[in-house]
Amino acid sequence: MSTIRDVARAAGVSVSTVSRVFNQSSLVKPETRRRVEESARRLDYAPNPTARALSLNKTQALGLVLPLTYNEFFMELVRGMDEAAVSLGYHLIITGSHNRERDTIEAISMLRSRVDALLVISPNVPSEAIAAALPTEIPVVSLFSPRYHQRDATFLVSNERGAGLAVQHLVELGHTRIGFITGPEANVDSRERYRGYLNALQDHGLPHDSSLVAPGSFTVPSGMHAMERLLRLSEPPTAVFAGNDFMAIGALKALHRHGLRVPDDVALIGFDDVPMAQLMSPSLSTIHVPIYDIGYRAVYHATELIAHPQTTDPLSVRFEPRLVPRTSTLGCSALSS
Amino acid sequence: MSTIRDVARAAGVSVSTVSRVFNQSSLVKPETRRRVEESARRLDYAPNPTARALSLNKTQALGLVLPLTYNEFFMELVRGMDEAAVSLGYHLIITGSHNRERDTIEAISMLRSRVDALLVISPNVPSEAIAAALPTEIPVVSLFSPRYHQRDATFLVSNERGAGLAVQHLVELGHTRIGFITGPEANVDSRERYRGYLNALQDHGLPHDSSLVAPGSFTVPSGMHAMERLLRLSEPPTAVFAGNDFMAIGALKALHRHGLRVPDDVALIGFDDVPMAQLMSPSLSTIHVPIYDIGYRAVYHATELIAHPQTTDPLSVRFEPRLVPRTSTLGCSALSS
DNA sequence: ACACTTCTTGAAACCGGTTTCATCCCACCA
DNA sequence: TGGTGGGATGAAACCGGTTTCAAGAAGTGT
Repeated sequence: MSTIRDVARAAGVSVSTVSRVFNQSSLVKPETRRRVEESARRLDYAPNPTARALSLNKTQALGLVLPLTYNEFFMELVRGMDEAAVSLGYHLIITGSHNRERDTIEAISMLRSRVDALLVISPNVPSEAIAAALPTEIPVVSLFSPRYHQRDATFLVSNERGAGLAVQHLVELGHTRIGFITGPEANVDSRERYRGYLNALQDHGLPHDSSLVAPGSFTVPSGMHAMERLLRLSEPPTAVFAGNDFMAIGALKALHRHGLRVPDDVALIGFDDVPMAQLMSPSLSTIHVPIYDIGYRAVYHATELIAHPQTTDPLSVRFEPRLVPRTSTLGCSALSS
Repeated sequence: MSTIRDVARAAGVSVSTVSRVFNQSSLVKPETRRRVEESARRLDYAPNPTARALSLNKTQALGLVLPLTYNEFFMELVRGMDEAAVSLGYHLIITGSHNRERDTIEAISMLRSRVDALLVISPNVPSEAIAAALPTEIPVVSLFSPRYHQRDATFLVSNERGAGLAVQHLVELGHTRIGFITGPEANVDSRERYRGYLNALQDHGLPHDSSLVAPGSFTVPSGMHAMERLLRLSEPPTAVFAGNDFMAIGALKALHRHGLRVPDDVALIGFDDVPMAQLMSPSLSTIHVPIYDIGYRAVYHATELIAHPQTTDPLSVRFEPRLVPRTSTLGCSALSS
């Protein structure tokens, strides 16, 4: 690869001039600019990003630490992030924490000083060690993470509100015995959804029966087990609200296995609206979370923070979910696509 | 952040010595090493990766260009790649081509000279422009890509063989009218699977009825439409082999809508075994592709190529798929999990 | 014709590492 | 005791850009 000095020599100018041409910057005589551009083209020259990074102390890269599980959910997020990053001239360096503290910290320290900002998703690991590992010299944006890890900006979902919508939907359909499948105990979203469930029951004047709450862990099998458990009750719920779509899918599987019909015997609603939800049969009613948008906005804000280092208070944005009623609660009466 | 010179000054040695200490390299007197390490710790020093990259002309990063669609499939691939990359001390810089030539080329040129090797997935875009855009100064590993884009190494799936397994399975179940839903015309995997289908029919002495082949594009809706089309035939197939799982899922949806039972009325088999396949009801029979392993191996090989620049002929590895029979072909007789 | 801006350009320092090559020191051997 | 070889260290060049600062060129007004 040819360097800036090659171009300078070929064009008969100094490196400073070549640099100026490539940075649109200050005034270079049009004639000179033309000559430089011509030489650059002939030599197939492109500025070396590494050298540029060293000189400017800017890498034009964003680091992303996320659990590479829950495939669909995070892929959608990454799509949004990539779209934003590319359009803003940044790169995304991705590395997976396996929801383990050690891996998360290691990822952070490998990324730090290699990126201009860090995006961290650590929903299941509220840990002091992680909080301490977050760099201070670059902006940190956290998503779906405990208050503990929040730094310059945080992007969250209005989980309580979303849970309220889910319960309200079921109540409006006439259900009074509404079960709930929780996510992992440590997970912030999970806890908020649970609280939303409880509050909504109260708002609608329904009694809280703790036997209707079954523990899960945001995975398909856990949803299946939780549903099995609810079905063993002497008086099972007529509707179940699962803390996320994956568990709802597990629950669906359990209901099928027991020969129960959804929604006739048991109505079912999930949370997140992963692309898969509408592909199940019956298609899964759920609470839509704008995953793609959240990713996009998070990256956008990260680059804002890079350009204008945090002067004001930390930002915290909550995205509003919305109800997406489908067959798993409405039945086939609604002949949707 | 403190620099190598700060440490040198603090320890009363030269920068060369500090550099040596941090590169395990040549002999430094133990006493000196101790002093340097001590100072480094006190100053919270860590070598600057950018400076290191510039000096060594190695970034310790791998570039990945892939279409960020087909969520589940690629996420699984990325998981494997990340795992390998981290364990080998590399970073993964991901950027999405949207299956568009322009975006792919742009991604390649942004990544090039920022990474030590390139991993490219461009299944749908056999383009001369892309082939020309591939850098020559670093290793290029391609996955699921047309011969056209193949360079130092290629990782592929034995699609013909896989298709053969699918057809054989259906034949063994007694089917003779076996439909096929194709993927995008330009897609390599799609074409190979189609060829495998045709060959297998011939091998089993079945006639080829071109009306049983419906075009799709590897997406859920396209699978649905293709199935609708097959159902409009005067004599529809009794079994359908879809070119990938997503289209099989679409076909399943179409069959449900028509009130047809799977597999009693129509048996269905897909290809890829994305995690979702076993979650459908009925669970989807399919041809398993070791997606995670392919990602892992591809990255591993990329780092091998970095360490020992290509001396031998280009490598081409085909992964062998295997049949995963589930309910969508077997029915409930097999009470699988 | 002269002093004074305003443009344009280049030399050199700098970013933070690695590496070559020379030097110094010391032990070892004749 | 003096020469020699090897181990430990440092000075300086280098990687490929950006940027400061100063100087030269060109243009303006009187």
